[in-house]
Amino acid sequence: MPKSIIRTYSRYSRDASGLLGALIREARHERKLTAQELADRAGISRGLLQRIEKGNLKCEIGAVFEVATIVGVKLFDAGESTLTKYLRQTKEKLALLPKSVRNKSKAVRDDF
Amino acid sequence: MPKSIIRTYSRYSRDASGLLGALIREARHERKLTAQELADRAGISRGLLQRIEKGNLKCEIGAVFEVATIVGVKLFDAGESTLTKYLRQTKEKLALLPKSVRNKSKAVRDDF
DNA sequence: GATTTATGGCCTATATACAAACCAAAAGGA
DNA sequence: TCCTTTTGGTTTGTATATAGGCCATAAATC
Repeated sequence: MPKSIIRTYSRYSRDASGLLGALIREARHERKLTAQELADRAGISRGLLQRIEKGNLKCEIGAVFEVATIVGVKLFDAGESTLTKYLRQTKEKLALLPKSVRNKSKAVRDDF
Repeated sequence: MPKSIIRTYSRYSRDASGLLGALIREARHERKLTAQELADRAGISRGLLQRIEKGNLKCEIGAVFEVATIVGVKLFDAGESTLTKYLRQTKEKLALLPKSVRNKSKAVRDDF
């Protein structure tokens, strides 16, 4: 039972989401698509697209990625081929790493 | 009323989300954080973090971005300073652009 | 080996994101 | 100007994502 999910977001997250929404809106305008048309293509409602373009952080990431893909906003600044390749490499790398993490030293690095 | 929200996602979206989740998991291991610790820091439940690391597309983008920020996975392959700068530039650019889009030609570009 | 911890997978209740339908105002083309 | 279309902001009903448990298994330290 979600007690009251009042979530606080960092400035970076807010900026990132706002930027992504702005990029999507810009790309939609460049492609001469109306909000309704893009929403239909993505299989979402026009209201959800509006919230995405406004950088609302409570939208599901699948809808955001889908819209971004349709209008050509690339995530991670990488093409699909390199993306899938990187994904494979990362999963292979993860397979070799220990599956669980244990705190050897209680000190936690916060220097980032 | 959401009739039955059976959403279909493109391969690119699925790969992107899977990659992001894998990167988050990798970064969490590098920082020697347990899933519970990272979830606490992000203010989310451990179950949600598991779904994020698995690349589940139905998670809210705010939680994903927050976790990524905490473990140091940069979105858009850009630092915070350049990101905010780009965001400002984009919004300024949008302010100059027409606010609505109208189909001058019914033809829609699909070549991407 | 034993012990401790991390992880993954359930389950239930509830907050909420979503779709769909509105309406008003703004913007673009006539 | 008028007319059309797009956009923004509601409201409402409902599907569902989430938190918070629990438990079994895996993994790490002893």
